[in-house]
This record gives sequence, structure tokens and C-alpha cells, in this order.
Amino acid sequence: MAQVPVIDRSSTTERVAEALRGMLFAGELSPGEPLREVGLAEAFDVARSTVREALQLLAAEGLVTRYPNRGVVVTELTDADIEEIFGARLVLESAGVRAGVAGADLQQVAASLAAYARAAEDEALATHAHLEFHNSLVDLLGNPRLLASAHSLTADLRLGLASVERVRRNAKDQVADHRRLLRLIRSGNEKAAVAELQRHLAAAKTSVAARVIGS
Amino acid sequence: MAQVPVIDRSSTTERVAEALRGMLFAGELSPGEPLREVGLAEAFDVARSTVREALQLLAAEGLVTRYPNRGVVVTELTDADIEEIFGARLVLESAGVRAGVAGADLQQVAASLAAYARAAEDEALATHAHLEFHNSLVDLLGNPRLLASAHSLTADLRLGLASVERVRRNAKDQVADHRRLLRLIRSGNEKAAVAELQRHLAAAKTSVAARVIGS
DNA sequence: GGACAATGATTGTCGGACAATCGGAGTGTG
DNA sequence: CACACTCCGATTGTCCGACAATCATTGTCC
Repeated sequence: MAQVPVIDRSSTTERVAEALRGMLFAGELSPGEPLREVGLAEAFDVARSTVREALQLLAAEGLVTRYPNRGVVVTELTDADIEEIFGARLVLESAGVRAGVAGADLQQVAASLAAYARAAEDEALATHAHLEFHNSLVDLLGNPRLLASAHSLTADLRLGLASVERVRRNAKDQVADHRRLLRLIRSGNEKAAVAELQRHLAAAKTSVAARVIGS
Repeated sequence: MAQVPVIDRSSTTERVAEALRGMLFAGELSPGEPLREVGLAEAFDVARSTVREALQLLAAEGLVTRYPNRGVVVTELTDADIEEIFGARLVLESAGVRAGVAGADLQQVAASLAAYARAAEDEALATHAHLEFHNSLVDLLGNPRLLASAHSLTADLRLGLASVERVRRNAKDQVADHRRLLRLIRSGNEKAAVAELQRHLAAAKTSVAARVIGS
């Protein structure tokens, strides 16, 4: 069978959810902003029930929060949330790093790092590529369920970051930071690699917390 | 304010989902069994849209699986699923064990073990208490998101176990097994504690796999 | 000024409707 | 008999309209 054009077989609900995800990550919707069912239904020209299902999907992913009888709002990250997210990431990613040190194939991690380096100039792309590198560490465990958890965690973070003006450090430095981590994994020194990851995440956490809180 | 009876403020959707969860864990619905929207709507005497929302909730939890245009069936665990679940549990629970060795408060773990010991005689209760003990290990990390992941993993397992006749080992032995793990955590020997957990989970995995596959 | 009642907006739930899709039964063809 | 095709019933996906329940807010009264 030769090249066949891809047919979109997704449901309306899924397409609405995807559209909202895009708006969320693009920062077009700010944390705390209410998402009204009727308004969205009219805007997308779909039925209210379809919007409800899409919102429930996003709620399950943690991107939006449902307040019973009062509607859905874009999830707002508290400092406790940020603490939790980075704590969970440390658990998952350090497990991935250990797997890497123990011999898991690092090809995908290297590819993610290269993609990150290429995207470093573009703000929006860089954030995505950066988090994908971290997720690729978790993927060293070869466990789809853990990878899904990691994706969920980083998605929540993107949510908080999208709406904030980017005062990021020199992009080159950022990439170099991650290159060092990969080098440590390759060196086989588990202690050092995990310690570097921990240091990196701790720094990122304070950076994120400073930007998100009180916004 | 004196004793006030608790008012059920849950939505109809949530109550339907809870009812289905109960039936799932009780084994009244077998893996692979289709859940028809109209049938459930009539059985619970609610609207079809309400059933749809409840099913979407359960699908997000992984208890049921949605096949587009063909409906929802009780999730069937393949051997790959079991591999994944136990792999993920090892990551989460070993992280919890490390936190315990490092000094996290073990009171809740001890309480879960005691509850397990009390419930050991009743088949259904014991399964639940057993998994709650393991979840309490993850809770040593003090991270609600990781605890939620652990709950999701063990819930999926209960699903597979509920429908299978229980050929379990002597309950006393089971409890003693876990008591040993707690003792190792208290001893402060990280290596030994993690190794014991790994051994325990590996044994459980083969036991579960033998019971679930080909059912 | 604060308890309280009226109001308006929004969600939660219901019922019915219909097109799209799927699996399977039946039919024909080689 | 194996295979391809068509038709059909069952079920889901999506839409619409309706209404009670709930909440935040505004306005009222003492």
C-alpha cells in the first residue's frame, strides 16, 4: 500500500479538547479563567454536551479544574502544586536516570536533547522540547504508564508557564546544563547523575515558583 | 454545632460511577464485558448522557476501555499490562521505601499493616487492605500526585483479580511477609529493604499473571 | 451595617431525535 | 468451499431543547 493521506478519525469531542489544549498551552487562556459551556459551544459551533465531554477530558488530565455547580476554570497552580509536581518529577526522572546508568538505550534521550538544542531559539518550542527531554528520561524505564504520568506532570507545568512572560536564562546555558546531565548518565556514575538531576530540578522549581506565584 | 448527618452532595454522575466501581471490584462485571449505555441508563434509571459521563470518568481511571463507535468494555489486563503495572509499582513503592528508611513517619504504614492483619480472613477485604498497605508505602513520599498514581495502578490490579477465583497462600504468611518488609525499613538498611520489596513484587507479579492470563 | 430575600446566570440532568459507524447475517461469485 | 459484497440491526456520537438545582450578587429591610 502506497502513501495514503491520513484521515482524521477523531471525534468532535476530542477535537474540541485538542483545540482547548492548544489555547491553554499557548497562554490564550489564563489560569483561573472560567470556561463557560454555552460560550464555548457557540464559539466552536458544537453542542453543549460535546463541550462538557471535552472539558471532562481536560479535567481528568488536570489542565482544568471543575468546581461543582460553578463550572470549570483553567487550573491555577499553587506553590504546593509546584512542590508536588517537582517532587513527583524527581521520583520518576531519577528512576529513569538510574535505568540509563544501568544501561538503557540513550538514543532517544540524545535525540530529544538535539531537538531541544535546535528549538532553543524559539520560546514556545523550547519549553516543549525542554520538557520532552525530561520525559525522555522517564521513558528510559520503558513503562508507558510512568511515561504518561510524566507527561501529565509536565503538561500541568506548561499550563503555569504559558501565561507568564519568559525571563529565561541564556538558552545556550540551559542546553549545556542538560548536556552535562546526559554525560553523567553515560559516565555510569549513578550517584553523580542523580545528584545533578536533583540540583537541576531544584533550580528549575525555584525559578518556576518565582514566576508563577502571585501572577 | 452538634452532630449533623452527612449530606450526600455528589452528583448523579459520580454516584453512577461509584456504583459501577463497586460492581467492578466485586467481580460482578468481568473483564471484556461490554457496558451498554442504554442498558445501564435503564438499570440505574438515569439519562444516557449521565451514564456516558460516568463511563468517561471510569475510562480516565483506566477501569474501563473505550473503543470508538463500539462502546465501553471492562478493561482486560494483558500480560504486558501486568508487567507495566508491577514495573511502575516498583518505581513508586521503592521510592517510598527509601523515604521510609530516610526517616519518614512510618505510623501510617504500621496502621495499614495492622488493618491488613485484621482483614486477612475475609477474601475481599484482604485484597483491598493488602493493596492499601502498598499504597501507604508510596504515601511516605508525602506527594498526593504520586499517591494518586499508585491508587490508579492498584485499582487496575483489583480489576483483574476480582473476577478470578482466589487461590491465595496462607493469609498469615502473607501478612508476615509484609511485616518483614516494614522491619527492614525500620532497620535503616536501604539496600535490603528495597531488595525485599523487589522480591515481594516479583513474586506477586508471577502469582497474578498466572491467575489472570487466559481467564 | 448585617441578616435576609429576590434575581440572574450557569450548571446538572433529563428526554428525544437522527446520522454515522460497526459487526454480523445473508447473498452471490469464482 | 473460500471469498467478496451488500444489507441490516444495534449502538454510539452528536445535536437540540427543556427545566430544576445551585450559586454569586444585588437589592431590601430592620
